[in-house]
Amino acid sequence: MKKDTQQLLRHWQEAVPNDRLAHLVRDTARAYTRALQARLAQHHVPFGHWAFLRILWHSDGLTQRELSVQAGVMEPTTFSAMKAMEALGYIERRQAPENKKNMYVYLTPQGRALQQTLVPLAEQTNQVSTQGLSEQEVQATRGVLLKLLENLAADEQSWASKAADKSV
Amino acid sequence: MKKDTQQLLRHWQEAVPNDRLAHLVRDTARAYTRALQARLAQHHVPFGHWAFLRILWHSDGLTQRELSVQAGVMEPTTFSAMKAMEALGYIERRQAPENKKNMYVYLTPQGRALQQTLVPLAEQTNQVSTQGLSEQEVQATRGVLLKLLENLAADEQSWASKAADKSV
DNA sequence: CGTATTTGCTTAGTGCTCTAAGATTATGGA
DNA sequence: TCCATAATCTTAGAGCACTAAGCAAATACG
Repeated sequence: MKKDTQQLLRHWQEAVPNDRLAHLVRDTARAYTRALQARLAQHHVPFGHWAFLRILWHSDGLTQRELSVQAGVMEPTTFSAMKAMEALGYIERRQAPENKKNMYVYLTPQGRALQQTLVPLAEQTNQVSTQGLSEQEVQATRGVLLKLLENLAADEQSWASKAADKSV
Repeated sequence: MKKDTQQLLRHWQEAVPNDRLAHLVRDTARAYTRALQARLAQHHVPFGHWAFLRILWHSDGLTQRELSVQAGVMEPTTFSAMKAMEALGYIERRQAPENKKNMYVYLTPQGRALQQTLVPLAEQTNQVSTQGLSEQEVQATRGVLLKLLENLAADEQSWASKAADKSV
């Protein structure tokens, strides 16, 4: 089964035409996801909760909207994750008296306690992935990825205006 | 709505701690997907078909298994895409007389004709994304991504053996 | 004020990916 | 040869992301 990943890898090493950066980025992202997912699964934490937990460990009491922005996902994604995490007892969702619209999300002690267990897993994943690479190479790559993200965000913006014209 | 991407971008530019390479790769992959998806949508081609079309343009008559490996996805993913693409008239699935197990996938003329329309969209996406980056930077990044993929594939292998031990 | 717009949460439905497990055909060894 | 194993396709079900659309609360403005 896992031979497939090896074959995929060989495919990349052999034939890398010019227009496949996007494809390579996507494959790498999937590999990262699988690596972390396997580790989180040992502690019965779904991968989809990871991103939100990390944000909440850093700053409690955000609204779902704020969580969505920081996680870089749409509200419904956040919403269903929050419902699941609430059911698991990792978070609580509370409304403040002065604003009945916003839902503020707070970690429970259990949710907070996961930090000790889970953060090392992520660090391990990142460390494994960068073996044999210099700090400088990684930094340079980070810069390029950021630039790609920047360009694509600008592109998305211009598409949004174009779509407004044609209403398609 | 699209302001969110801008906010996400700022978030990355501001605070980039050490352990977030995986996160950055994932965000970039999603941005790429969105960019290409928007373009393909103009021609009513689902993004999920893109990867398979590209493989088939290059080499027709593969089995679903071979398609899965080349696309880097599991068989069920390929299977449902093939069913959908067959319904759309982009491909045909045929069995060879000498092997009743394998399903060979062939492009229809319509499926092949999409190449002229769609390939430029991908090239445009990649070109947009790499604006302001030197060829050398992109090449270096490609090398690093490949190395990351390699490391993660190795990690996946060792996890597979570990899982075989504990049967969890 | 009071209405109109914006904001935020929620519901509903869809697409792409996965794992697990079934069914059928090929293959390889006793 | 014949049975056991492996390979391939298929089905079923779940997770995580999205869009579209509804509703309720907050804000802005005439």
